[in-house]
Amino acid sequence: MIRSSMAKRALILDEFLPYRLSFTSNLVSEAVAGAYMALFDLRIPEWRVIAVAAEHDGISQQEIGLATRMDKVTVSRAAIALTARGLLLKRPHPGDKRSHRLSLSAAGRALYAQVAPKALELEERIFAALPEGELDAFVATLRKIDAVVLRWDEDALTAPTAPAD
Amino acid sequence: MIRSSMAKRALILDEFLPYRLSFTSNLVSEAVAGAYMALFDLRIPEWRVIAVAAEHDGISQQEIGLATRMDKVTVSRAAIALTARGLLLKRPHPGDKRSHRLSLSAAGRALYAQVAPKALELEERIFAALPEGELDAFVATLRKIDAVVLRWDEDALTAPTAPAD
DNA sequence: TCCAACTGGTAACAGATGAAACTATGTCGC
DNA sequence: GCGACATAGTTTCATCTGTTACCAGTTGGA
Repeated sequence: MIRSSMAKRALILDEFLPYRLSFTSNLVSEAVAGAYMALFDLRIPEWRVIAVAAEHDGISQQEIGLATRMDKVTVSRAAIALTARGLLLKRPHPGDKRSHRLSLSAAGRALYAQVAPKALELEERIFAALPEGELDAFVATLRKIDAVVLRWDEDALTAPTAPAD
Repeated sequence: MIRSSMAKRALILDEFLPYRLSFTSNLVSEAVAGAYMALFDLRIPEWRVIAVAAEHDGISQQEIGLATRMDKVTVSRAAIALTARGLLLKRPHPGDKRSHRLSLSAAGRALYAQVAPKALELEERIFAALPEGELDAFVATLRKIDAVVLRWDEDALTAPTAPAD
């Protein structure tokens, strides 16, 4: 099960995959977050809530949390900030008074109409250097990794490997 | 310059690359950080400092920061915590009294001897599902992305794209 | 040699984030 | 219907991370 080139490999941080992944993700996140903030005064969680609300009108906060894997607290704060800015509407959920149905206000839709193309442009600029096939393969790999790690969330992660000492 | 399949693509958060990258990175980081903490009581920055100190004996904190792109404050805190635990030694830097040369203590080396294989095992478990070639391609892509974004750090990121309004 | 600008490292502060506690509501079994 | 338990969302609190301010030490020029 251990592939030959990987067996007994020395640990070098620079070649350690979780590290490389975190490294790149941080770089990209900082760039993107900075742009959103500078251009639209939106934090990442707020931007995500807007995007999801635009895609699924009337979605609940819990559903946003599930979809984006953001903590419900994070979603709550983003939703509060956005409604305070008049970008998001919280309407009562028919049949459940604890919940609301979120949708973009006219101002929210207007903002989204500006943000979305800018986001795609940003993405394009970052990944334009990569041939298309490489990009697709990259995303496919990301999703495979997701699947592996998500499957662990049920198991205890550390249990099967007793501390070596 | 805009590749055909990407042009005019609608923005769907779930398919937005910076989002996917952040998503996967967070999953992996949480898994790895949880394991380090549970097994060795090490935070990610501490683990990185140990790894780099093991690779480059006598390295300075600034050099660690450069190598890992961690903030010098983060490195400082990790180094303080590790020396307090007797895992790391700060020895005077000959010729510069502000700086120190960091190296693992005997206890630090002993810990590292446990952590490193465990880290590789963890990596192996996460990425074992991927064929080897895919893995190599994945890392290569990560590094290309790094190069693109790092090149931006000199430029103003938002300047060339006037807000669309 | 002395002063100004700079650098390595630390401390103090501020913003972001997640866990846990809490409120209000909903659901289930009796 | 009512009491125990679950759930949506908010608030509170502890923690982590980065920006800024700071101190000790260094460098370079007048």
